[in-house]
Amino acid sequence: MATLHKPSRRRGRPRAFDPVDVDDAIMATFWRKGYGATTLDDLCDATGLKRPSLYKVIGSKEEAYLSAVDRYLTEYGDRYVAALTAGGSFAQDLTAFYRTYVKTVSGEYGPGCPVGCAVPVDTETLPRLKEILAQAIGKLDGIATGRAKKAAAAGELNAALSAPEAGRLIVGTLLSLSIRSRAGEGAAALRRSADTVVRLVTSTG
Amino acid sequence: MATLHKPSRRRGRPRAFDPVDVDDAIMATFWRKGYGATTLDDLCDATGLKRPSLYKVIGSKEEAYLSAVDRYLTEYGDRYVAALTAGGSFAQDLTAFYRTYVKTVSGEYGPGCPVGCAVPVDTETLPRLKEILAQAIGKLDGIATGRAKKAAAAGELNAALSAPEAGRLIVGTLLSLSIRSRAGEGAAALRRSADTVVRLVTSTG
DNA sequence: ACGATAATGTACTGTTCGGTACATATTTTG
DNA sequence: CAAAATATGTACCGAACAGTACATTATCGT
Repeated sequence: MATLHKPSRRRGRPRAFDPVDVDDAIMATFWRKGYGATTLDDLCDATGLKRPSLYKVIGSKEEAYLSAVDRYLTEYGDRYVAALTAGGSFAQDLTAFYRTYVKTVSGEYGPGCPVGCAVPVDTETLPRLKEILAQAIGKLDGIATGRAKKAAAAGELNAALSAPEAGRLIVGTLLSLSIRSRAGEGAAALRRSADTVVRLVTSTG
Repeated sequence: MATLHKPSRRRGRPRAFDPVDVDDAIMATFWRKGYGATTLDDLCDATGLKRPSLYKVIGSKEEAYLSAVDRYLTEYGDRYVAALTAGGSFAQDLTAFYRTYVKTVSGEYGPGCPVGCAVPVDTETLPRLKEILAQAIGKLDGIATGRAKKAAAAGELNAALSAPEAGRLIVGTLLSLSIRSRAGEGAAALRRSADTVVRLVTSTG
């Protein structure tokens, strides 16, 4: 049989950039400035690409933003979910959940997170974002509610709270941390807010 | 003595609009779309003014936005504060606080509120907003903490919470409602989240 | 009524926006 | 090496942007 050519190499001139790095840079730029305030020049500066090359990657500014949001949700959102469902005690999982989030929103891309700070205002410009936002929050509410239900079965949930109430409180607190981060609060202050809610939700006294 | 002329009438051609209505329309427009996505044409459409007349009112787009945020904070923020410090029981005041807020963010100008949804992302474009946001949240934290302290003295605060912890939880919940509103949640859902926190914070069982 | 004053509407400015045409450069295929 | 294929950089496009000049219109003071 004929030689098995690796189809890796494409025909023409090879790319001079790593698409993953480019996607990262795009996400980071939108992360801070949202859709409206980010210009194509911002994206060129952040990626080092010239406009024609950039456009081959992104298609359009709108597609780029939707991709960046999706990338955030799958890359970071899933980490939060993983921490929350890691299988430790309720208090441990919740603490890890918030710790992961605080580290992210206080990190290099922040302050704040796209879903908490940028997407809400961009829903008015890109209506599709409204459903994406609703779905992201709803999904997290559901997962947090599920985790609370499991905790209730284990006697780890504050008896004053139903599982859905706990779920919405847990997620609402997360969202508030994003705004507080944008207001300049440091990781320590955010952790304090989170710890209060963890203590309250897991209080079985 | 000479007749007391009312100095109300100014010299030249009188204005054909009510400045208060114009300020309202400007605030409403920024409220939904934030700074970046709002254009001067949007403001013209909303106010019915042509650009030269509009500019005599606003000075510049940036000044207009900062004024609109300030207007929101004094006009609406003060209402929330008034409800929180109305002098009823802790649970009553908290409930009124959230009811007022939910009515606002679910009302004609919304969904959401400027400080919760628009300002956070605009901080990257207008750095002065960062301090305004920090100050607004800090002030509310302080007032909520003060209210919680008073509640503690009256035996109305959950003993598991310090007053500052309660204050930050109360305000954080408020902020989360703004985002949830933008995600499409109705007033009833928002009230449920609020009621959960009220019950938790005032639980003295 | 007449001049001073102030607001209005039209129509424009230069700039920046998102997006692209086109010529050039670099690779693979034959 | 030549031809096809793909990426790159320059340089541009029409549209939309924030902001304004200027002539016009309406009111006040005298």
